[in-house]
Amino acid sequence: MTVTIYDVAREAGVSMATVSRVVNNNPNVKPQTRKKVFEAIERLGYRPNAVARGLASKKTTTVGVVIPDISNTLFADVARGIEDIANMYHYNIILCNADKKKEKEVRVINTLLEKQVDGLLFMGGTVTEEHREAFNTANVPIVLCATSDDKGILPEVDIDHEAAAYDAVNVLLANGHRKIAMISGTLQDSALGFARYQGYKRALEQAGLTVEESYVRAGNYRYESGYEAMGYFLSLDDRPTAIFSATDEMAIGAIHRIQDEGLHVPEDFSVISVDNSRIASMVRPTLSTAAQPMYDIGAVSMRLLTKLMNKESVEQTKYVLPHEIINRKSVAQFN
Amino acid sequence: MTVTIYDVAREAGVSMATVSRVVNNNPNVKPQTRKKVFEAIERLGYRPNAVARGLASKKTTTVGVVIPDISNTLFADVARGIEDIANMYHYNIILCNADKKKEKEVRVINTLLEKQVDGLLFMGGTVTEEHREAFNTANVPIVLCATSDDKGILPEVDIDHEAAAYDAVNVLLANGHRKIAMISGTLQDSALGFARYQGYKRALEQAGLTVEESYVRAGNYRYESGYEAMGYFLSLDDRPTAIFSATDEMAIGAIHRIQDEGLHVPEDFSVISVDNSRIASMVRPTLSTAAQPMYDIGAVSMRLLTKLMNKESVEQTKYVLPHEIINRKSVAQFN
DNA sequence: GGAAGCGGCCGAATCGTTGCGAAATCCCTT
DNA sequence: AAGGGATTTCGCAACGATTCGGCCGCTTCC
Repeated sequence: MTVTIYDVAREAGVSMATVSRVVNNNPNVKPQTRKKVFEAIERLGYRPNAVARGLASKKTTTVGVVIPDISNTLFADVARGIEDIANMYHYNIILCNADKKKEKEVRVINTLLEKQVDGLLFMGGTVTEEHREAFNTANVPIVLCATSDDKGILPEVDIDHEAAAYDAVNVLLANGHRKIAMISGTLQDSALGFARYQGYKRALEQAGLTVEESYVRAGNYRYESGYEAMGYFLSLDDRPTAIFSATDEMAIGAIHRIQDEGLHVPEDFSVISVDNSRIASMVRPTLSTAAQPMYDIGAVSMRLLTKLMNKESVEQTKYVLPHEIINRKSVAQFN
Repeated sequence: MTVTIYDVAREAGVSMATVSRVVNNNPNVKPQTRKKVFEAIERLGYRPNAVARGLASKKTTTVGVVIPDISNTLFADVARGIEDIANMYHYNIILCNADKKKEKEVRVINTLLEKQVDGLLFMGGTVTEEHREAFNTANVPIVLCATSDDKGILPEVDIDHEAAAYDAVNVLLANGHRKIAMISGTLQDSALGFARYQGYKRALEQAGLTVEESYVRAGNYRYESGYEAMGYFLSLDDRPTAIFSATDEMAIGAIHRIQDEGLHVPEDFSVISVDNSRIASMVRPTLSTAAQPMYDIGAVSMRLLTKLMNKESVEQTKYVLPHEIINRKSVAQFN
């Protein structure tokens, strides 16, 4: 039924080894033989079996990527960066969605390893002990992507969430705001949650302000939770004048809540967030944010992984990519 | 270095065959032996090699999915549906982004086939002759997902784009609009482009209207092109009163253009589109659309594929999933 | 008491490549 | 014409599992 390398060898009148060499572009084969083999391949419609090749060569030219949520555009952007570079180096990607569940993350890491991926890119909120356990049994390189590990053993590429938050809040401060509320993520989430809160806190404290309990509201990163959190701030007797949101989506939710109450952004409230997803510029007023280079995070981490897989020496295994403040229309001078 | 089934066999004092049986949950093994084997596995930290297994069993429990653009939330939603069902049936997914390039689509189909996937889910604008050629050499089931093939040989699941457009335009008509412009996709694109245009045309004609050349403007599905197209309509002497957009993003672009000119939606212009992506409800006014059940498209097509892979008899190989008109705030009565 | 049936296990072939040592061939040089 | 170093090519043993025919030992039945 299926045509194998053996069939091609017979058809072309050479040995399997020779066919293998032409298929793999090994230079040690006479042009004339090469031609004969190619013709036989064409005639028979031979398609090399990557599974058998993987078994024999102990390489699959496949890397596993675990992604927390594929329908989140930020992660999707990272995935694009990964894809592009993987492609460039002729790797395929097995993309596994982990639904932000630790248990599922560990499971997919293991099945990926069973499938003998040549490397692993892990993207997920936090690295726990169970993750490390799974990682330890791997004998292929692993890089953390938009994820950091306190233990700091694994290679990683990320942005400095704390600094991004700090810079964003400083924009508000620079515009004269003093009553700055934050819509945070859950504080257990080390990157999006805790680190961004820390940046907020540092900026405030450096300005001689203290963080008010009632000015911090945790959301779940989604639009609705931003909408809801803003409702809470609006209900306060002493309303803030500016909002710092841990994500774009929540910021947009907040803006709409403000508008739905008949108030205006940025006239009545300034809003800034961190992320800079596509929607940030697809909303009115356009949203000022601390932009994360998601695509680059994916690209850089994949590039790092290719080096590791190729056993090249790498000068550096931690990358923190620069964020950038994008000033659009959601922030105004406070008066 | 790596521990194989052979090591486990020796450690447990049984044959490889027996180890294989316990790993694969074959009932023909005494509980006591099973226990011995499990202990040996545990002790050695054995992890089955899926590549070797794939070679021996000619099954990889992996399905390939080709996706036109992973950072498009619509496709990402489809992917989630696929993922969930695949998971349920213990398949893994190799997700390949094809950048909407035909050439790349064909290439990834072939590498997926080389990797011996057990089935293929193809999502892409159009099926060309080259696609068919690649599909023909496959000896695994293939299903088209949110993609249709005029030839109609392959199993497919999709929505009725023409009818969705027709229904959306009828909402406008029902509200008294007579001057209805369309922001279309490229007409070469059979699904998003051509079919939706046809629906627009049919609705108009049925209402005794004719489609005006100057009322149809092609975009590239993105926000900016909607913004630009609306600029054109605004420049017309005889402006339309309602806009039908082939995608949400372009519709939002149009709305913002209207707003940026100091006009209002839905007071001055009604806008409706088809898709219902997440942003449709994250924008003001919220966008009325003909909703496509993207998640379901993914889920249904994956389910169909599992049946096909399992050689179950399927009663039906074409599914057109129902769309639904979601009335939000972007459409108003014309007066 | 022997044949038949059966659960449980073993041995060995097999899947389709790669990779390596050795053999064959080629091209110069002397 | 023979020797010698490159090039090419061959043959075959891996790679790590599955799978299937068959064997072993035990029960069951007549």
